Amino acid sequence: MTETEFDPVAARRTITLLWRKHLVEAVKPGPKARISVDDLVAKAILRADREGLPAVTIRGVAADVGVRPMTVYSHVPDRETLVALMVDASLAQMPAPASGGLGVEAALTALVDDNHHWYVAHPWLADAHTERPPMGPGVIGKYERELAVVARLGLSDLDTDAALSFLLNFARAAAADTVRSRADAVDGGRWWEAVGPVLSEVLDPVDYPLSGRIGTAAGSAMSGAYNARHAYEFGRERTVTAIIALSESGRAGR
Amino acid sequence: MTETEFDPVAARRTITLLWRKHLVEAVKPGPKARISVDDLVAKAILRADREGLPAVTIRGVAADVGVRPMTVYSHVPDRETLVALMVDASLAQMPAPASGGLGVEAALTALVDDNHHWYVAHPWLADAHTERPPMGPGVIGKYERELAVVARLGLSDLDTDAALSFLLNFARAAAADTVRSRADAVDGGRWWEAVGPVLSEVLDPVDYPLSGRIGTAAGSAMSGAYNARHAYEFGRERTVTAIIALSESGRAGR
DNA sequence: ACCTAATGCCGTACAATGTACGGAGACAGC
DNA sequence: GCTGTCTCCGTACATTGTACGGCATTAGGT
Repeated sequence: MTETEFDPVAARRTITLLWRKHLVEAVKPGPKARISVDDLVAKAILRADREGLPAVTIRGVAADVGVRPMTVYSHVPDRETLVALMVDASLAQMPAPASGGLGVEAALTALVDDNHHWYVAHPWLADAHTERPPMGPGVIGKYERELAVVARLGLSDLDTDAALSFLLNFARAAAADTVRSRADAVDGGRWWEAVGPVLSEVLDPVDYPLSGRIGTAAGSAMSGAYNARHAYEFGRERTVTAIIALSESGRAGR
Repeated sequence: MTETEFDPVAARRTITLLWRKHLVEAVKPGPKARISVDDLVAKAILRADREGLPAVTIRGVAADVGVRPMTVYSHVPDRETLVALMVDASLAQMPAPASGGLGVEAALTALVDDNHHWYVAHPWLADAHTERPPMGPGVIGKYERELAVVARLGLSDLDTDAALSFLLNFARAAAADTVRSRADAVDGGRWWEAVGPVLSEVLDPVDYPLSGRIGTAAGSAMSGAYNARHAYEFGRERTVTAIIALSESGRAGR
């Protein structure tokens, strides 16, 4: 994994950009900027929502904002940083966890649902999750709000953090599955039609008895959307009840 | 999401490549090939293991195999298909689930552990998971073997499939977190040193009481590796016990 | 034994992308 | 008014995937 070397100046610039609204900006000479970082981030998010993360190109975003490509670099150091800003801004817009008098179980379920919905609506967020999450107000604010929900269980600090990661990892992965199954559903029938002859010749039911019957492998092309929904609800139930059970056993054991 | 249109011929070619070892290949005229698809896939996997998926370029793999770039296209239609072949080949090499007289719980735990290890050792597999899993012998064989383990619980077909997805999604996401935390640990100290001044000015403990204390947000730069390990074990415990609990309640209720 | 057509290997070329470099003009503070 | 810095941007280059077509090789039909 030959990574590029760590650059403290770049790191600082990124943090400053992430927290730009909380920092007093020095008065600067030079012409007034015709566009702002917020403009760039907003248009880039629109683009990603519509056409996916790979469509977020410097040239594309520049055109959306109404400037020439290289002007983007007057506001943002590189594409990677732009994506970090997009992630932070998107998560900042996420609705706060429902806090109105819900029981702990309902609150956790709502937490998972909210994240699932958000990641389904903005699949590029999952794509961008390869990199370390940007330490901006959006990400940290979301973390804080969600910690408050999980903290109601009274677990140790370490377990509280682990429980939240567990919930979020599930919501994100399930959302990715949902999105994939929807995309596959479009040409699922045609896909099976095209490869069926070859597959059925090679997929001996003796070698693969379960795959054929239980069938995500062979059958997901048709029923994938329903399977994804069921898998999500199944997982959400397991996730939430497991965490609640742990907190109760901890309380009983003490 | 402007996807490219579905091409049945391409789909068929991909499937034929995936199952190449199971299909009788027609005798063809022309010079004997100096390289094989297996060579390409093997070298590409080595490259991905060492330098990550983005380093798997056509030119790079061609150089590794000892041919000129365009020769690659005589064997594989495009990079996307090459990656699909890599995924299937890698998963085919995964050790089969331990079947030797383990209890169900131990077997499920081992299943999660095996997948976690594999995805930590080959992080590019998680990167490649954006696309639909290739329907090759490796993927389907793994699915079949793992279904056999989960099927011991006696859940419905639908729930068995959902339970397996649940286990695998967890293992993969946790592995990605592990890899990320290791990478971050390298320059974690320097990162904090660089951005600390700005962050501490802006991160008011009144606004963010939990993040600071529980602290993956602020503290993961130092303790991320340990946190990731704990989060993995925490999640594995929850995942496995939740599924077992379901199977037992189902048995009791019937 | 020859011809035909398919096949493997590859040189050239092009489009898309990120971004380094440097210039021209605008504007704040001395 | 001078100076230094900032915005906007034209040009240019490296890297990537891959389309196109040429050349040599070889199996199968005659």
